[in-house]
Formats: sequence, C-alpha cells, structure tokens
Amino acid sequence: MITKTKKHPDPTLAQARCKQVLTAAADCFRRKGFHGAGMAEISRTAGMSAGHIYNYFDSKEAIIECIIEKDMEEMFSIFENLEDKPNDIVTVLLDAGVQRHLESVPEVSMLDLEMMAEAGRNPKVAALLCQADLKARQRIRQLLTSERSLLKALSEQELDSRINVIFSVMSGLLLRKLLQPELSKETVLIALTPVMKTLLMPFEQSR
Amino acid sequence: MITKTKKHPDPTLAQARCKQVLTAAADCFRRKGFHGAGMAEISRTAGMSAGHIYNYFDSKEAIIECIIEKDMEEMFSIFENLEDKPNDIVTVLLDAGVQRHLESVPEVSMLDLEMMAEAGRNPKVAALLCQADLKARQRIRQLLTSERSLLKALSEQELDSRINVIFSVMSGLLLRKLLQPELSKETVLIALTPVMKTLLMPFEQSR
Amino acid sequence: MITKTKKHPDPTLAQARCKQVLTAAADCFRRKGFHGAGMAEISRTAGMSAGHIYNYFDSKEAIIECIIEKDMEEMFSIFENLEDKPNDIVTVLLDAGVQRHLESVPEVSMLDLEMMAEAGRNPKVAALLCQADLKARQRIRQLLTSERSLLKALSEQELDSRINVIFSVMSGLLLRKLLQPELSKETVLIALTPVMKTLLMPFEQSR
Amino acid sequence: MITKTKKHPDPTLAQARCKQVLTAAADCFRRKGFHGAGMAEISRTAGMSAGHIYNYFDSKEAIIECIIEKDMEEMFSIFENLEDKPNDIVTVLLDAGVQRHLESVPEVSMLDLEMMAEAGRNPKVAALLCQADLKARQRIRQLLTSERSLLKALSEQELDSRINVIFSVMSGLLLRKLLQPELSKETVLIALTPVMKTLLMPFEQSR
DNA sequence: TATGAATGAGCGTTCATTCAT
DNA sequence: TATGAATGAACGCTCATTCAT
Repeated sequence: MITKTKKHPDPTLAQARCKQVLTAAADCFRRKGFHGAGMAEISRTAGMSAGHIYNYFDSKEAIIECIIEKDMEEMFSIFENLEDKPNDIVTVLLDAGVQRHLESVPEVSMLDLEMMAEAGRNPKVAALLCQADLKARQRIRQLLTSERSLLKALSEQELDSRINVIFSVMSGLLLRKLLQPELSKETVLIALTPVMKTLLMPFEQSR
Repeated sequence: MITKTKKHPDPTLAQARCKQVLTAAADCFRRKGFHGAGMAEISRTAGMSAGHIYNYFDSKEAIIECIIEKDMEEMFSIFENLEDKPNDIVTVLLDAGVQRHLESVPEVSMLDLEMMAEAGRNPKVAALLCQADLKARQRIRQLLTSERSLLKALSEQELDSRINVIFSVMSGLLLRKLLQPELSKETVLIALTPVMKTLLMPFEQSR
Repeated sequence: MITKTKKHPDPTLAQARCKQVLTAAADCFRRKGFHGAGMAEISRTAGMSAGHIYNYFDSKEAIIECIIEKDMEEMFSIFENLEDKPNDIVTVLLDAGVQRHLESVPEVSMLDLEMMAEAGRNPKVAALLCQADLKARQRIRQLLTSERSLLKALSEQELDSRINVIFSVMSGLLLRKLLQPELSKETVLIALTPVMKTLLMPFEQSR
Repeated sequence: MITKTKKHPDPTLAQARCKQVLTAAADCFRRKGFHGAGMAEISRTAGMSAGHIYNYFDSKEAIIECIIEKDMEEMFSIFENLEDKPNDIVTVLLDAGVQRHLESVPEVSMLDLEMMAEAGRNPKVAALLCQADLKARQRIRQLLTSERSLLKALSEQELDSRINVIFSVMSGLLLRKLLQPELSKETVLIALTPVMKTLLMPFEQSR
C-alpha cells in the first residue's frame, strides 16, 4: 500500500507515518468531505508538516485512493469470514449487511457516502468501487450456488437479480441511517428478515 | 423561496431571476457536482453576471440549499400522484421507486448522492433531507393504512419497519446503478417484485 | 496579443491592464529572471492582485511568451526600417546591431539573455526565438541580394555563412557588454567596422 | 576551493567529497539548468545524502558559484595551451573559439548561457565571469603583442577593440548554435576565417 | 437592476535547508 | 562522517465574494 515511488530505508517508520496520514485524512474526509478537507488540515491532524506527507503519498488524490482501497479491503474481510459460518445463510447475510451498513458508527457511513459521491466525478475512484463491488457480488454468488444452497439451480439472470436486490437493500440501509438516525436495528429486522428469506428461497409460483 | 435578506422592489422580476439562477445552478451541479461547478459557470448558464446572483442569494451554499429544497418538493410530487393510481399498490410503488432511482439519468443520481454526502456535513441540508424523508414516509404510511390496504392492522413498529425497508431497497438502487451501470430494469424486477410483495402483505407465520 | 480565451467587454481597459502586467513582469524578470520572479512580486509591481492577472493571462508561462513575442516584434521594427536607409549597407547594419546589442540599457540585454537561457529549457520559447531569428536572417538576405549589393552573386552557403557571422558578432556584443561594461561604442567600432566591410564585400582571393 | 566555514578533520576526504558534489552538480546543471536541478537529484547523483552536502557547501548558491569558478578555470586551460602551438595564430584562435562555442555539446552551451544570465542578477557570479574574461583578454593580448605578431605596434585602444570583437564573434557563436542548431562548422568558417584574418592583420588604409 | 473588474484567502505542491540520530 | 526524516516558506493558481459604476 505504501507508495512505491519513494525509497524508505526504515519500512517500519514509513508504515507508521503512512498510517498516521491515512488515519488523519480519513478523519478529515469524514468531517469535511474529500474536497472540503485541505492538506493543511490533514497535516495538522496527522501531526506532520504538509510537505512531509508528500514523502509518502504522491498527491491528495493518492491518499483518497489509498483510503478507498483500504476501506474496500476491510469490507472484504467481512465476506471472507462468511463461509466459515454455520449453514443459515439468511442470518449470516443479514448480520453482515446490517452490521456494516446500519450499526457502524456514522463516521464510517459518511466516508462510504463520500466515496460514492466521489465515484460520480472521479473515474478512477469509480473503477475502484466497481471492482470491489464485482468481487463482492461474485463472492455472494459463490455462496448462493454452493452445495447447501436452495438456489443452485437458478438462471444466471435470476441469480443476478437476487444478488443485486440483496445489495440494494443492504446498502440502502446506509442512506436510511443518514435520513432517520433514530431507526433501530430491531425495527429494521422485523421486515428485513422476511425480505431476505424471500430473496434466498425459490419464489413461490402461487403468488 | 426568495432570500429574505434583500429588498426587491419588483417581486415578479426577482422571482424570475431566482428561478433563472436555480435552473442554471441545478444544471451545472448535475453536470459537475456541487463543488465542481463554479459561480462563473453558473452565472454564464443563467445569463447573468456573477455579481448579480448575490442580489438574490447570500452565497453558493444558499443556492445549494435552495436547490435541495426544490428537489425535495419535486420528489414529493411523485408521491402526491400515487393515490390517484388504481389499486395495485405493489406496482405503483415499484414503478415510482424504480423510475426515480434506477431509470433516471446518471446526473440525477449523482446529485442525489451529493446531497446525501452534503447532509453528512451540513446540518441544514441534513434537516431538509430528513424532513422530506419523514414526509415521504408519512405519505406511504397513509397509503398503507388506507381502506383498501392489507396492512391496516399492523403495529406501528412493524409498519415502520416495512416502510423503512421499502425505502432502503429503493434508494439502494441508486447505489447499484452507480456501481453496476449495466444492470437493467428487467433483471432487477425479477427479484424486486417478490420482495415488494413480501413487504406489502402480511408475513406468513409459517416462515 | 491579449489572451483570446477571456471576454473583455472593455478592450481599452483590458489592453491597459495587460500592458501593466507585461511591464511589471518584464521588470521583475529582468531583475530576478523568469523563474526568480514570482507572481506575487509581479502582481505587486503591477499594482494588481495576483488573481486578477489570470483574467488576462492563462499562466506565468503565457506572460513570458507574450513578453518574448513583444520583444521579437520590437526587434523586427529595427529591420523594417533598414531598407529606407541610403545605400551604405555597412553603416546601416553596424548602426542597427550596435544600437540593439551594445547601446541598449542593461535591462534590455538582461532580458535577451534570460530569453536565450530559457530557450535552452523551454522548447516553446526556443521555437519563438528560432522563428524570429529565421525571419531576421531572411530579411538580411533580402538586403544582401538586392540590386545594389555587391554580394548578389554569392552561393547560398557563402551567403549563409556571412549572415551567420554577422549575427554572431552582433549578438556577441550582448555578452561583451555584460562581461566588460566599460567598453565603449567607439572602441568597438575601430575593429568592428573593418570586420563588417570584410563581411559585406567579396573576399579577396589574394589573401 | 573548500568552504572555509566548516571544519574538516580529514582534508583529503573532504576534498574528495567536494569533488563528488561538484561533479554531480555540474552534471545535473548541464542537464536541467541551475534552477531545474534540485538538491535531491544532485545528492542522488553524487551518491551522498542531501543533508551531507551542507557539510561542504553553505547552500545551492554556493555550489553554483563554485562550479562557475571551476568552469572559468577550465576555460583558461584552453588559453594556456595556445602559446605552444605553431605560428599561425589565426588558425589557433579559430580552432579554440569554434571548438569551445560551436562544437561543444548543447549542454555546455546551455550552462554557459545560464551562467551569463545568472551574472545579470548575482554580482558575485558577475565578478567571477568578468574576472575570467579579463584574464582571457589579457592572455590574448599577450599573444597578439608577442614577438612574432603582426600587431605589436598597435595602440592600446585598437588592440582592445580587436580583442573585443574577436571575443564577440566567438561567443556569439554560442547564441547562433542555440538559434540555428543545424548550422555547420564548415559553413561558419567560410566567412569566419576572413573575418579573423581581418582582425589579426593591420587594417589596410585603402579601404 | 445589473455589470464585471478586482480582491484575497486558500488551494495542492515543491524544495532548499535543518537536525536528531 | 553521514543519514534521511522533517520542516516551512514559497510557489503558481483558483474562485467565492465584493463593490464602484
């Protein structure tokens, strides 16, 4: 993750400084947005001169991308751990999604939102996000087509549809939390659980 | 809508000028984002000098807030028209949500996202959005508890839950379109329709 | 010469401001060099905010190029007037060259030098200078091959050689003035006159 | 040559390190110009940390001045060797001048130009250059007034004039090469040789 | 009412220089 | 002696905002 374009004889220190910068930057970005936070503020927050940051990152852009990359990686660690779980896939997905998008501290959500908004303007950011999203969907697809799934016989398109709606409702929670901060997990689960069941079972023709 | 801090001898003209500015600004913001569009470009688009805009708005911030307000109002016109529709509430909600969040031009989605991101930092914007969201939920609640609904007997909390999940999955489509632009309405509907059915009917106890 | 990329409803004012900037910039460049003079100093000298300069010039680079262009044009006005002079071409060229390169105020020479040094790094500047030099040589060639010249029968190459040596000795005076400021015009002319005669007459075979 | 402001227990090593720096710096300056080359690049080229350079030189400025000094010395070695040559002084001077100013690699010329431009602003540099120029002229004067010269009877002023014009035409070649890179030595010599002959012989009264 | 010339604070970035080790 | 981490002032440039007209 550390910029390859610069030599850092002491990798431990370098990594520490990078982390300092990334932490500070993430903090500032959460509070002010990517473009609202200036290098001056970031450097102040990081306890480091603005100039010195450029020994570790090529540009503010690079910091943003690095933060996004880190965030995506972290998001994936959620999915990595999914398969070890017992066989109730509904519960597993519910927990993961709700935890990530509804229970996280507001600051995390803010950064997620900021990233999406940035993706609308910055193609590089958009690419990073799309790529991460693709990987996530593939991971879920793997899960849903595994031996024990009830959906292994589904057509490509239907599977796609279900996965997209799952992602839609989950990431939508992010926006709900923003617009209705008092919303509790318990309340959400009342309706979300049946929805997830619907999405993870064959649709009944009778309806 | 017109800024109260300035005197305008001719209210008609003033209102016209305000509209000019707001239209131009909305256009620019859609194309470039809130911070990507400059006052110079807005004034050019509005066919008015940059300085003159300040006779109607205190700042760029004020323009942004005004546009968000307008946008919220417009979003409501969608809900206003809902009740005139025939009795298949599933179709009605599906159409409205999909149209707004999945079929709109990318620029609209981008602006929605920016608005949300902005809400994370600007309490005034957050308040506007929350208020609009509240009104929207109340409107839906009205619909769902009307005479012809199957859900009129639901508890407050369960109704709340359902409405929130409906909003979640719908607004989540916004993010899906950003992350997977090739996703088609048809594909989405395969899974989204059963989900909406689930959300708009009493849950079966057997599940 | 005024930047075409910006609209200036009042051309008179615009031209005046441009001149202000160019004068100030030339002054600063003479004293500090192209890279030694900052926009802050230039704006201070021009009695104008730094930001405002960018309403007239796209960049510092553009200012430099504009100054060079102006300088080249001015240099040409010397050559334009040459042909009206009486028939002693030796005197005519001597006067023009000595006046330009030896008698000019030191500031002019400084700028000339700066331009040459800049040409070594900046291809655009180099191109401007080369082009002007080419035009100057063509003008001289026209003069030397005109009816009344003694050199009209010369081979291309020999003509080229003579012209280049003329330019060489003339522009070399620029450097002499820098390195030996006390050198007087009279002293220089003692040897320079015979040299010019040599260059403007057929070479004698006997030598 | 070594900076006097710093103590160096091991003078031999110090001198070696200085040479390292100067060699590296000269190299960088030739490629990028005085202001185009940064201390980072110089230190990398010198195989030494940037900070360490400041143990030998007070500033980048000091390095520049030191290099100019060295360059002036080197220029003199050309003149030193002149007197050993056989008696055709025209050829000797022609060769020396053309070699130095016309045939040298472009980087050398560029550095010469930068030095001159620098002299226009930095009095210390100006002094160095003037002093070197003075010495060069005195050396030539020695040559021209030696036993075997045809010019030993000339007045001070006339001698001065001739020397200055010689230097002028020679250093002017530097500028010609910059402005007309395709110019060949052969072409130049066609006219330059007669000019040098003119300058190194008594002027004929008949003209 | 309307203009656009003008400002100035702030932006991201660079780089000569210092200093703890 | 030697390092390179760290600084901070300055750079060119942008842009929301003001104000004389």
